[in-house]
Amino acid sequence: MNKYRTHTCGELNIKNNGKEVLLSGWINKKRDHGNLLFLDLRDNYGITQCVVEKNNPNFIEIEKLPLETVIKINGKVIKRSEDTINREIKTGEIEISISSYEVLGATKELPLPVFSDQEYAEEIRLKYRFLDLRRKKIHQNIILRSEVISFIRSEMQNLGFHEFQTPILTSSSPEGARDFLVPSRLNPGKFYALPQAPQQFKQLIMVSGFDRYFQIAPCFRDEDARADRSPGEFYQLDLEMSFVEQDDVFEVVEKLMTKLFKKFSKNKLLFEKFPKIKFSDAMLKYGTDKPDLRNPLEIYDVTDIFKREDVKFEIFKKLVKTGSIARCIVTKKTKDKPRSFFDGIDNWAKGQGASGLAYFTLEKEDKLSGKGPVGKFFGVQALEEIMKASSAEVGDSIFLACGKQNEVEKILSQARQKIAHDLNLIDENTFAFCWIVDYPMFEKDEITNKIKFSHNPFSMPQGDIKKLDLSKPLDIKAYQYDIVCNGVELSSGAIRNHIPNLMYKLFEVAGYNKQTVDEKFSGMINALSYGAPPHGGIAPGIDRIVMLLAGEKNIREITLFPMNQNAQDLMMNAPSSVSEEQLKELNLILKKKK
RNA sequence: GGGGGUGUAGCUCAGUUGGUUAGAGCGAUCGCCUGUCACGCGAUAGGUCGCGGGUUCGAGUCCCGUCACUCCCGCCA
Repeated sequence: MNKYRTHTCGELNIKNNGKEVLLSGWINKKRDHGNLLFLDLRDNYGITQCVVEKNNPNFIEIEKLPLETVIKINGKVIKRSEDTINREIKTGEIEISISSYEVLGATKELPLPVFSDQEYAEEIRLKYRFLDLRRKKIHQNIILRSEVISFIRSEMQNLGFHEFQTPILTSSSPEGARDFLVPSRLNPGKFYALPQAPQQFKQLIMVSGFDRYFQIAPCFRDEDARADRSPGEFYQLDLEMSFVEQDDVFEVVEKLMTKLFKKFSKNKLLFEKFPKIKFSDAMLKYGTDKPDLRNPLEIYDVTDIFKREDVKFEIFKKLVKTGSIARCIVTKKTKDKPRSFFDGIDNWAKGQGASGLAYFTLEKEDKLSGKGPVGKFFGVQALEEIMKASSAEVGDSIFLACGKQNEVEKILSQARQKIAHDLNLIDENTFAFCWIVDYPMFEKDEITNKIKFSHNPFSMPQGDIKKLDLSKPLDIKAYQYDIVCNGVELSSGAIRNHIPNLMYKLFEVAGYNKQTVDEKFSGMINALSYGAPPHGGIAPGIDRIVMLLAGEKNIREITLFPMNQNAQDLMMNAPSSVSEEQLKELNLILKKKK
């Protein structure tokens, strides 16, 4: 028999009535009546109420045990009377009458209470993460994460994928995020980099003939944190497949995601077959390449309206003349909304750093008119044109933004979410997946004006690769795609370019000569020269998937031991200083702080 | 690198126009209480008001600087 327990704290019920049992766990809560003491014992599996009476020789001692002490109790399962049953917990029909106890782990005074649903400052939660993790909600989030990962592993295996590990110490790559560097002792002055993703390795696995690979892969990027982005490290479901086209990758991922989200969430899936939206359409209709499709609002281009004679909105007209664009969001049947609703959105936009959102409502008494601050600037025919361009009807309202394309896209994409939220248009109990496809291969760097890869330099360009017109690089589309759910970008993926000559050409457009490519991507480019299969893949972010399933908005709520915003582990004291000895061994000298 | 928010007891927070000895709940300690499940009641301890400077007869409160945490922008192929 186990020395510590015969049962867990979550399993005893009426069927065990009268049984002598051993339970071990934490003291979750005490209710002391002086001559009668209730004690809730908690472990990973649940809570069991234990009871001691004054006549027990241990009564005074048990009464004094602080919360969160780990104890073992010996006692008898007793059926509770009908009026004292607790329906909230699994073990609520019984309680344990304690006959003896033993302290297994004493506790100091707690820096934060475990028994509480209150919110606590991150700093204290992260420093005492082991206490924080005992709390119900986060404890369950972490278990959910574990189960999600197990499920993914078994499903991927069912789909014919093999899991492989790839190196953690690898080489620095010139594109992309900042690398974490690790100095090499055996090669003084040289550094390893932690992988930003196993991108090159997974392609090498395909060249090695393994056909279908996946990995729950740790990825390291030295970039600043956000609520939905851990500093430093995160996990991807990295996968790659040989002899496939874009749709083959989509099929695998859709199968996996629908099964996963149905299993771990009660929320409905809005689409079983995920819609495919062209990047350019997404930017026009939603102002972003990660649209929340639960949101019914769309954006319409109305630039041409401001070239009309019967439009007197001079600020916009002037901007349009100098190359700005004008776009709008239409809200249905909002003519009776109070002024505060409209001004609230205008003020919110100003708070976002935009020049605000102009608005008016379409009304018709004798004739069509625009009601609201800028409504008077539009003639009847202009209003009709706006209605045509934006599918608006009488009673709807128009929110307008004008400026440079990327500024308008940005503010309207945010406004789209803000307005939908204010009007309560988003069903929180659904998941809306979609694919964003047809990304451009290159884009212009706004500061340097140089052509650069817009996403992954290893992506395959679309069209006939023999007739590819490299003189117009901005027109080239790639077999590059994103999967998005509820406005959260889960992943990017691509069909890869497995043809070395084509890759050299594309890199040249982005300003890398052959020699640089050979040097920086030697492993890859060399491998592709020895018979590489066409291949492609994707890498959905595990953390964000679990966030969506857990309904959390902060990635730390689904991460066991996260770092804070400054990439410090407050519990382990990382990063930390190292000894002179260690530095010497690594051939490193630290610059003195000024 | 930039912008916003927060910082008062172990924890969560209140603290008015600058004005006596800075408060509450939870937790801790002590006492009372035999059916609670956020048990109840009473008492006690617990404070460099993030830190530094300034204005003032007087600063938790106003001003300047600084630090920490957090959210956002930049960044994240």
